[in-house]
Amino acid sequence: MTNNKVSMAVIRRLPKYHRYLKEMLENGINRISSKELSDVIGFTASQIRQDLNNFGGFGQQGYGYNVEDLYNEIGQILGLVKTYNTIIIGAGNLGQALANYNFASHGFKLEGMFDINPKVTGLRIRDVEIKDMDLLEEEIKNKNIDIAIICTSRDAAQSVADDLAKYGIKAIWNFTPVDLKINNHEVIVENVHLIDSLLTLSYFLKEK
Amino acid sequence: MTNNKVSMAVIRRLPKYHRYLKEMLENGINRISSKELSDVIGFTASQIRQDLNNFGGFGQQGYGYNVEDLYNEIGQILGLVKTYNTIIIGAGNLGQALANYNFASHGFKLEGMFDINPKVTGLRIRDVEIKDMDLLEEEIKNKNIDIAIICTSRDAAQSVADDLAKYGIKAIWNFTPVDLKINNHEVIVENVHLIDSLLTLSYFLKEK
DNA sequence: TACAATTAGTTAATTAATTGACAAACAATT
DNA sequence: AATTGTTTGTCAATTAATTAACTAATTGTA
Repeated sequence: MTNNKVSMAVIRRLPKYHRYLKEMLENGINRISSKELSDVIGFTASQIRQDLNNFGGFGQQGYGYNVEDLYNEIGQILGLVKTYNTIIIGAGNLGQALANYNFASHGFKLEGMFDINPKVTGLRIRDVEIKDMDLLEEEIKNKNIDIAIICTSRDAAQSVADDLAKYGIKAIWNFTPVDLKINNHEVIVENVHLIDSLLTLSYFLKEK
Repeated sequence: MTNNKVSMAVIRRLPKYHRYLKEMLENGINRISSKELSDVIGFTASQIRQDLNNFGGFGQQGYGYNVEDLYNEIGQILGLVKTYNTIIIGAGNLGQALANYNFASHGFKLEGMFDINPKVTGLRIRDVEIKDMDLLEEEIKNKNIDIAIICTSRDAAQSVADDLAKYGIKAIWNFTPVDLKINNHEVIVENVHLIDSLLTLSYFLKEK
């Protein structure tokens, strides 16, 4: 099924398929052809078929794809089959905003928040207490944390990431404006650069 | 200088160049070769030279690039030459977090926040009052707003975007989990899908 | 049941993106 | 001043990604 090497371009399109299929499912659409999907999602029908066939033949000639089945298949491919335990490091504005975001509905459970600032430690966000960083190692191990969401200051980020890797975290979702580098290539790092996105927008704004 | 058609792949790398060059500038590095830049930024030297030559010959054989000049050139290309006026629509957790983010330092000035919820209207975030949506049209026109940052609920997003386009906004930075579609192709739309990023991370987590 | 229409999966063709190679320009050194 | 080493800009080669074309399976209909 999952064959050798799927390109990054394909992988980054999968969440979009997942999103659109979920919407269709909610709207009671239970069958879709690559052509119809193309019309709403904006990729060519050919690309959609190519993308999906990286993972298996989920469709049926003359029929198309069953929306629910395809949604579940892609969910499986994306690893949305278990609940992942997450923590947030840095409970400032962004950290708190992300704590309030409903990632839980996608299977990402917030198990803890950490900060060095005594002004926020002890506070609770959605039933999760903000704890001191001293407790980080212990909690990662005890609560079997998979993903750490880094919302610290730029300066603290790399050092926090190094610690997290040492404590055995499996993945890091980084919101600070640095590209975190982890020597241990078992640790997955996903950098979200909001500024990069804004500057891209700015580029096109200038072009007009 | 700016020639015909620069590919999206190149454009999306520009902010990263900008980020790294800024860091070098702060560290007192005033000269860099494509090879050295390659080592820190992770693109090949050849790609760096190709990318930059889409916009002009900023380097010098035998020398490399002057960091400050290149930083400024890329800033110019990205449109970071004027201050853009921005507003945030939807003053929930994410909206408030973004209001506290220092985009201002990059030339994006927050000129207003809007919400329909009377529990938040009237509050002030960093000297910016959260106003009722009724005032949206007037403020966009009076304050010459360039960019609207949408942080509403998913359901409100498209309708808000349609209004914004009608009121003459130039660009939309969208944080809701839908792909906003604006008929007027003069309006630039940049969708930030946090969930897509998280699901990509989840994909790689599962692969291990 | 036969037949026309639909549509996935797959291979081939095309286009786009990246990498490699090299001449020309300049810097640094002796 | 001459020479060696460095490094860009650019063109060519290669690799990757996308699109098109086609076959075979299935649906829907007469």
